[in-house]
Amino acid sequence: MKPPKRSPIALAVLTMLCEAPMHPYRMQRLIKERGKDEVINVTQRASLYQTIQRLEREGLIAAQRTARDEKRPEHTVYAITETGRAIAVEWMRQILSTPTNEYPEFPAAISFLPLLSPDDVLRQLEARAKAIKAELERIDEGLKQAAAVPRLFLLEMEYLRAVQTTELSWVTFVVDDLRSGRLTWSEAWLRQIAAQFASEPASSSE
Amino acid sequence: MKPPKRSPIALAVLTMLCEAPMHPYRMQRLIKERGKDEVINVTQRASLYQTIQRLEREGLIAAQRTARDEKRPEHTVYAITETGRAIAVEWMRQILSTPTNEYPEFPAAISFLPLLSPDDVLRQLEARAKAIKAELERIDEGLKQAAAVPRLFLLEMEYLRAVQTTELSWVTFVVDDLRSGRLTWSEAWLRQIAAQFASEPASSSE
DNA sequence: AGTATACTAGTCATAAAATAACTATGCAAG
DNA sequence: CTTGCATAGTTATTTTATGACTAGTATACT
Repeated sequence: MKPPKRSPIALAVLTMLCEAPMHPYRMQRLIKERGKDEVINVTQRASLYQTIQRLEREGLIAAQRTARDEKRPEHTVYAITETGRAIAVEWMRQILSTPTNEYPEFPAAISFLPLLSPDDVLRQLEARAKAIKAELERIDEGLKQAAAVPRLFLLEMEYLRAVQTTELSWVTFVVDDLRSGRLTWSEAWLRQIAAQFASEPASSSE
Repeated sequence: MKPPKRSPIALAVLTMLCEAPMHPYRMQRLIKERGKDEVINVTQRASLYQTIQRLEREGLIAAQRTARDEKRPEHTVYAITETGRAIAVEWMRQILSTPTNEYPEFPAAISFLPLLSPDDVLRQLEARAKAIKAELERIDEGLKQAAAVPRLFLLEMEYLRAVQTTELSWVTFVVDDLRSGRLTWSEAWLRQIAAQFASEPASSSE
């Protein structure tokens, strides 16, 4: 019996069912209504249904009944189990306490910058800066709209805002360095570096 | 003919093959040697081999030959194709220019904080702060070791450092608010809020 | 001399997740 | 009368993650 696999959607399902029993589609709508769709991906319903099936197999949730509000499609209501509740708490503690690397695309691309020319990179990063600014405005607009909502329910937005702000300042920093020429490269220079590192015995080790 | 799917590993494979033809295992070691394993997940080799097979199917790379250095296992050397090179450049431009939400675990967990008690959250976040500090020291140590390496090849570390620093300050900020009681909640208070929102018609819409 | 460990290079099987496309009904707008 | 949207869900395909496994070589200990 291996421990059930952790995932954002699985966590969302368990925590919503801790509040009250409900059916999958309802979870999707609740997540959207509460604005949690910024941090939980529910654009594709299939993932949600698949995850729910898995959690049922693993005994963390249980189908309570198959109901039918008049004139609405049939739907299966799920409830959390004791194990499910315990696992949800355990997952929360682990996620909060221990950071894990999730390998997003942007830093990966950063590490392959030499594939493009410096001015090409400059153009792309300028576009990114613009996009992040728009994104930040959207977040601020959302926070303004939700002025009446207790802060507890807006913390993830606060967090996203902080991270986006940092990314923006890092990007504009690099853009400046590219524009001024403080950061640059060329085919010739790259070949030279490659030759250098080929001769040296790759100093960094452990 | 749908366009090939973008992924950090696929991008890594293409860019390495842009430099020179090589075999999968060599890519894995190169990524580690250059410290890119911080942003490209190569701990599990199987993903790398599977991605390479897919890229070959899609015609972005091609098996050049199956070679055998004496006393070493047989290995297949791959080379990039014209399409592959074009796709790599296209991916780079898209990733750099347009931010995409990748739904990491931490913000997801943040949005379900009420599942734990305030002092439980406090303990977990204190642990996280400590872990991030250690992580930052590790990064700084790495950057110090690599003082001779041109900045171009350390940019992703710079970025990670900036993001981690922001996360640390946000976490310590929240820890302070929890400790002082500026941020708190209780079962009773949560029930009250739930009742309030059940009566109101979910004001946030557009 | 024998044993344990690590490195090189890769395979296989399973499970989980992403993604798109599809069913079926009810309701409202035009 | 039909177009579009909301509700509630299913199916199939592809990708990715993960762990376990093979098999030979080199190195280190004991």
